[in-house]
Amino acid sequence: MKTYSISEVAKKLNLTVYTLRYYDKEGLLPFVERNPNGTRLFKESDIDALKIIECLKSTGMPIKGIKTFIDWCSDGDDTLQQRYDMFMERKADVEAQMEELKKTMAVIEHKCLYYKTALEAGTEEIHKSNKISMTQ
Amino acid sequence: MKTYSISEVAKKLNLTVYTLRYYDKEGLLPFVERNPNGTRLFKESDIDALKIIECLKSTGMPIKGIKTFIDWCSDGDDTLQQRYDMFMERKADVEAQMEELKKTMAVIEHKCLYYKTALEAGTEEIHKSNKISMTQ
DNA sequence: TCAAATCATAGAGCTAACTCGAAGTCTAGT
DNA sequence: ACTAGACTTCGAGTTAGCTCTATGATTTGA
Repeated sequence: MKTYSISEVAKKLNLTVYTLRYYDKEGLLPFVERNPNGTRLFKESDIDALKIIECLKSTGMPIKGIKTFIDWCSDGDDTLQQRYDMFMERKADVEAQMEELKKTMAVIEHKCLYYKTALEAGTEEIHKSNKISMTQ
Repeated sequence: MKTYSISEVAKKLNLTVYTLRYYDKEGLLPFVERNPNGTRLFKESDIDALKIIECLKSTGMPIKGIKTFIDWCSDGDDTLQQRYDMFMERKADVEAQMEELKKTMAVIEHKCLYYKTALEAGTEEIHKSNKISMTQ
């Protein structure tokens, strides 16, 4: 079965070898096997697992929370409910983040317009008729 | 003109007084005035500025980047172009974040379904017929 | 055979963004 | 007059997530 070295995996996933070793140290990669002299041999499925780890990370989940999930995976079917609940919670969290980003975007776009107008007028004064500077 | 104490502002914006003092220390609040004995007096417009700061923060902008913007604001019309460019960049960044979140969401939803099915079957084996464990 | 590359571990160092403790000032109420 | 509470500064401490250095083993190509 084909395996990959730590630097190959790092390149594939756009991470550093330091980060991968750090993940391992934190208990995120208990499934990665070693050859007799200790070198890590990443299987295709390990890379898939790392993609899930990256996905969870991108939801803002801390390393410790991801470790809990990895531990549940090792524990087998007894933890299916916990894992389901965890993903449902992630889903709700990401939905909330999307809502937040939309609000942020509305403010940013307003500012883009504000500065476009100011830039065309050559001065911010154009907005200061009855309101205040940075707040528009 | 009505002003607010640091703890009132903290409450209003759901920040701590520590955070507000930290922002000030980092140069994010040069516009906040003081009374003769040194106590900060926040104006309504200062609170609006803080909202913009929070908005920039929620785009993932670091404190130092926000400080640069605040400095530009103090510099006046000469920096309108920079400020416009900065908000356009923030806009592009937030758009990219939204795309990323969508991809993340797709994976998370897939996992929700995966675990829903496994849970109903009472075992993860249901998914292992021709594929591998955590990767589905 | 030897130098370069890649792997390993342990543990130190770094950065961002807070978070807090110490010590002191000021104001308001009893 | 005195205590409580809110304000100040300075600087130390905390946490997360890397990031790197030192040291050593192993492999690989000239």
